[in-house]
Amino acid sequence: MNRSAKRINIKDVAAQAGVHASTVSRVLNPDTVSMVSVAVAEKVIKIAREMGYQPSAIAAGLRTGRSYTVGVLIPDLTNPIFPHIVRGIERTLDQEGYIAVIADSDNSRKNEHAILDSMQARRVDGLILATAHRKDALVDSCIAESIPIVLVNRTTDTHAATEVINDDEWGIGLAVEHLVQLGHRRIAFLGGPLDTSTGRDRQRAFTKYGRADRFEFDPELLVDCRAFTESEGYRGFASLLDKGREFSAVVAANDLLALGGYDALGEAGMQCPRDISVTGFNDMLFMDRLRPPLTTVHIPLDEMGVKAAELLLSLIRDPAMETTSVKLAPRLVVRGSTAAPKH
Amino acid sequence: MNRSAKRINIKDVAAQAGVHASTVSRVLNPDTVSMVSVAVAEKVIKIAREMGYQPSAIAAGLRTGRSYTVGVLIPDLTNPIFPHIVRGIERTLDQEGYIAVIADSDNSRKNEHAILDSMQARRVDGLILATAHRKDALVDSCIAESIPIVLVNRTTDTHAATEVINDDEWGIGLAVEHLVQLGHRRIAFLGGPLDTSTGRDRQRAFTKYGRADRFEFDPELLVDCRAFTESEGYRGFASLLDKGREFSAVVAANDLLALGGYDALGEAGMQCPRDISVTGFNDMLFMDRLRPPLTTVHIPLDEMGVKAAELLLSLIRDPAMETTSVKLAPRLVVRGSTAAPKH
DNA sequence: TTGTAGGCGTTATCAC
DNA sequence: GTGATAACGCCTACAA
Repeated sequence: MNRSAKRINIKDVAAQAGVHASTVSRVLNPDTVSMVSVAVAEKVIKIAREMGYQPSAIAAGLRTGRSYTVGVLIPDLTNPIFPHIVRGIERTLDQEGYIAVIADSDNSRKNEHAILDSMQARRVDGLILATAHRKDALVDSCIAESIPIVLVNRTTDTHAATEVINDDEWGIGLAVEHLVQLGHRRIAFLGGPLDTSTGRDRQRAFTKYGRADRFEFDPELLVDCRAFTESEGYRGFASLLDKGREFSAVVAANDLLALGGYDALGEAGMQCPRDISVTGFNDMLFMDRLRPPLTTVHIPLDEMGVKAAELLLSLIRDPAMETTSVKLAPRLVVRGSTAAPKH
Repeated sequence: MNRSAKRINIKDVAAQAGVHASTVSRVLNPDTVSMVSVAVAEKVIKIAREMGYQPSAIAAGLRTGRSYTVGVLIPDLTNPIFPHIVRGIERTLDQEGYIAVIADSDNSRKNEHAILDSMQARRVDGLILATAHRKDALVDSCIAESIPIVLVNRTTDTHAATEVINDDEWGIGLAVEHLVQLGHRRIAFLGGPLDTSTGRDRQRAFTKYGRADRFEFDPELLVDCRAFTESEGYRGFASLLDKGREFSAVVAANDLLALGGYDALGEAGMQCPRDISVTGFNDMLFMDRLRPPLTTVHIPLDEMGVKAAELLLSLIRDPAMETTSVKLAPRLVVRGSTAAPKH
């Protein structure tokens, strides 16, 4: 193909086919092709193909006000739970002719706002946010401007937006019950940041089961970590050990915290699960290959992405749609990090 | 904000500021703001901000022919090497006002073509491809149509496109030398698919060091896997054991193959590194937490993304730019999967 | 320094 | 069933 070859547009095709541009437009649009005679339609399609015509989504977008593009905001793509969500989203969007603009905010609120601006400039038809905090200005402003959004994985206290989240209460229940059945009575909790729904809900669920006497509840055995990271898990677990209170198991609010716990445990000369049992949450990639393999709560991440994309498409098509909340059921995966307590 | 609020456009701002739209346009464009008097510029900026004006990148794109959008094609986002590359890409693009449309082809050539069409329809300014095969029709067609592209991680036999890849020969050399220094003489190679540059180059490098007598080279100890997956690694390693030839170490062409090797090894009742030493390639997340922790070749993935994005931006700005090849240096990370041979 | 006018490639609304 | 026309929102010669 010639370097200087001008890009073929709808008029070129129309001229070649001996029809008007609007006819070509009608032929190429599934909704309007029925207005055109079959003979003309076939001819136009043939010629368009021959000429290698590629409609400009930009021009169409300018005219129609729809970009068939969706923004996806991720706090940290290198956290292995997100790629699965993203895949589910993309597969679903793709089937409907939409494309995803993915942006990684690197856990920075400032970045989030810049990214939102950038996406709005590109006139995305809607947004999927995996970055929600319990109070979230970004979510609020999207709602205020009635931009179609769906929250995924985390949500806000207001539940004002359509959301697809995990059933955290159920998930923590699975972990707790598993430990209780093994015979654990003194169970600690390595919690996540309380400004996220996941951090708060998981802690709340744990407390609830404790207060319901599923085990010997001791508030001193609750530790909050400032972030869902290995280093915070390490710090949190170490501070737990420092307290000198007795416990035989730890429920971590996510896998990364559990990994940090592994480190602190090893450093203290203890072994998992011989001395302490540990459960995680999320079932990230390779959690089955650790030493010991991590017993954890598996979340249907791909499905989460699929559902979020489906809901967003509905919302785009019908902005008046009621905001809905989808809660997905996790399941427990028992591996080598949990065992009966020593005595 | 009112639900029915019309989106503010450049004319609205101009009217409010008592100037013409073209003046507003000039003010908001860094390249032309100097043409406008400071007083007017300040006023326009103030009013634009007050009115919440957000320029339409779509309209600007239609006019200028540039979308400030770049497509990124990834074979499988859930492979943990890619998120790091993507992050590097995004951070770099973002600084220049570009945004990335990420698409996961799910390792399917057919998907790749559909995605390319979709991206071309959106008039992306360029493309970063992590999906290259040694012969790659997609790459060829991009070059034929002079779409700016940069290949990342893998390349084609033709080297016809600008590329940012790892120095695989060097990396394999690091692994081999490490094993040789430990005293290994009979070393096997668990290779990747030969239709990718990484698969081929790593195998070639291994063979080269063998033929140069760095160790006792035995062609029977070369196994090709059909994909860079754990299951293929398992299959490959098992077939190696079936041959019954003696060897004390295995160099795997990537970490996933090595993991599959771990499985086959365990199943055969052998231990790593006691019976067989294993090295990986890539240094994926959590490779330090396996049993045993994997000795592997670390690749600067983030830097790879950064470089790729930088080159693409140069290419977009100067399409006549010479195609260049950047090779990044990996480093060896010694962990617990390698040790001196038994006797 | 600022305004005017035309057009980027579509599609929606007319008219025929 | 098809064609003509205007408009989406912006940028950029060119004119003043």
